[in-house]
Amino acid sequence: MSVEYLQVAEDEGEEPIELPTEDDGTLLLSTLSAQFPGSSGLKYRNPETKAMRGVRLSEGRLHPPPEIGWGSQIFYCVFPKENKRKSDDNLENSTAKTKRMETKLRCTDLIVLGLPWKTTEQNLREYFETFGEVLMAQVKKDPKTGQSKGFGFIRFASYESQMRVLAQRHMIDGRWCDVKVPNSKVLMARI
DNA sequence: GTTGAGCGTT
Repeated sequence: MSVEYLQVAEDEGEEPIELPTEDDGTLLLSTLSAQFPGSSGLKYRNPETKAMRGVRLSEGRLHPPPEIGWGSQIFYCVFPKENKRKSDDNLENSTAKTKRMETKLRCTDLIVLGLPWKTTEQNLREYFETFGEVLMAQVKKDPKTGQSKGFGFIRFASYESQMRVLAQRHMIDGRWCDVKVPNSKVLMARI
C-alpha cells in the first residue's frame, strides 16, 4: 500500500513540507505538530473565494476537505492566537514592558489534569516536546502499585512554550487534558 | 484487572 502525502507550510510564502496521511485519509495532529510545534490546526485558501478555510479537526485527526480532498494544494498551519504576533515582538523597547516581561517570563511547573491511566512519564514528555524543550515530566502514581493517579507535572525551558501549552486543551493518548498553573504555585506566578 | 475531580512522598 502506498502512503499519501499532503503539503503543509507554516505560512503563505514559506517552504512546504510533505506530511504522510493515515490509512483513513486523515492527518494526525501529532504528525503535524511534530513538524510544526504548537500548531493546533490547518487551513487552506479556497481558490474560488480567495478566503481561508479551516480544516475539520476531530479526535486528534485532521480531515481532508470533502470537495477536493488533500489534492496538491498547500495547507497552512494554524497557531493559537498568542503565537501569531511575530511583528509585535520586535517593537518592544520600553523599560516598563521589559520589566514586566522579567517577572512574567519565569517558567513554573504546570499540572496536567485528566491523563489516561495508561499514560506514562515517557508518553507525557513526548507529547509536550512538540511545544518546546521539556525540562521535567512526571506522572503521579501510587507508590505501591505504580498505578497512575491520572495527573502529572511538566516544566518547560522557555516561557513561550509554557504560554502556548496553557492556551489550549490537549489530546493525550485519547483523552482531553487540561494544563494549569498548580495552586501551590499560583501566588508566585501571579506576582 | 475498577475511577475521572483534583493539586506534586523524595
